[in-house]
Amino acid sequence: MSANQGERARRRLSTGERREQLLSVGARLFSESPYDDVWIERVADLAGVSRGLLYHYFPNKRDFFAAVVERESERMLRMTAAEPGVPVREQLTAGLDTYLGYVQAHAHGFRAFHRADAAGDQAVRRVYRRALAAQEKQILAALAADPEFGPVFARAPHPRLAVRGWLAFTTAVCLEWLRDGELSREQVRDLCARALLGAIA
Amino acid sequence: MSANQGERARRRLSTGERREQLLSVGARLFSESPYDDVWIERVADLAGVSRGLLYHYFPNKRDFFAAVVERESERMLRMTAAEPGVPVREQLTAGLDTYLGYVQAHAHGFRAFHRADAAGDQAVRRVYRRALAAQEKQILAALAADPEFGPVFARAPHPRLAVRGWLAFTTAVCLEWLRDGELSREQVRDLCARALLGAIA
DNA sequence: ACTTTACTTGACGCCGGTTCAACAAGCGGA
DNA sequence: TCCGCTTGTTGAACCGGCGTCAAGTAAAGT
Repeated sequence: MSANQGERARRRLSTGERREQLLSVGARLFSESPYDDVWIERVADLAGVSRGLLYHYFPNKRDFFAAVVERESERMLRMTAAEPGVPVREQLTAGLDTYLGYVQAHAHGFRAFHRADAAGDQAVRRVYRRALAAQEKQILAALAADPEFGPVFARAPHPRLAVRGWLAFTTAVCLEWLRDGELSREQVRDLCARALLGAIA
Repeated sequence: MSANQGERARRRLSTGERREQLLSVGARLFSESPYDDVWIERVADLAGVSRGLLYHYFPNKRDFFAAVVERESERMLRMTAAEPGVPVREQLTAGLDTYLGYVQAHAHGFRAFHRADAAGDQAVRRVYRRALAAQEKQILAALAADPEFGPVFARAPHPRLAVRGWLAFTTAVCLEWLRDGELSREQVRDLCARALLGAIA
């Protein structure tokens, strides 16, 4: 009766592999449906595994979701690390290209990650906010270090807020971009780049 | 034992009043906690009412949440209706002032409303997206009708996306603004205004 | 007083999250 | 080859909030 991977024989995986597999399935499901439309049973089923095993790896559903979010935030930060020293105007284009590459390559994880914003409890939100803060910090540092934008930026009344807003802008645009792939990556990139330059001008 | 309004004598309200009160309590709770940390029992308790009565007014928890979101979206659209004919630069400042006034006056509802973005099921999201689309349309129309921005705007490759992104920007900034009231309304207003002008430039 | 109807009560089924004791697959040693 | 240990894994029972319902109570209108 179960739709578990077409009844393929159950393999016994190492802890690391199994954990990774469960998180991967979770990312897919959480990207498609809101938090409480995702049944723990279905996660286990798609992984070809029993419900109980999921609770062996994760204490409860909340923490499972938090782990999915955390894994994705780590991947994102790893794939989009900034390269210091390059002028912002160039770094921005290159950085956005990298970022959009990540978004396309890991659309499931990206969507699941941003579901934590409004759907998560305290613990999940903490993970989410930490990742956003890291991105924020990275961008703020790059802007402050730039010869062109550094001085302008120092005078701004609330640079952190501007960057936070811009991250929301970029996220919203990317989610829409994934939804209907009408736009090219370059268009999205340029739109986001202009938005940042505008917000801090 | 129950914390219902300090045991005050139970009043008998008209259907309209009671419905309004329940939605108001719902907005407060949904603004503080994620969807499934809000117990229907607690909503009823805070309203000084039995659980059964809530199910008399709303078919289930999902629809109750949807009603909270819808009520808030109506309020928002009503309070921020655009006045046509005024140049965008002035209309933007005035409109943002109105909007920020709404956000401050109805912080609970505002937060609860935006929880629908990632926490809602299909029905809730439909309500949410409809409200966003209405705002979007309003802004697009104002921009297109403006002598200064109309022509620039007509040439933009994806004006809808820019506006959607800007709405996300504004929302994020407002949520942060509510969280720690460090900034003045004018600062928030000007930041958002600059962001829009930048995004469509 | 009589009617209307907002509202209460309490018991019940359902269903998904959560727990836990037992099972079995791999592996090393004899 | 058998044994025994470790540990990935299972299945079923339990818990608790959602949602239902029928019968009753009391506050407002007339």
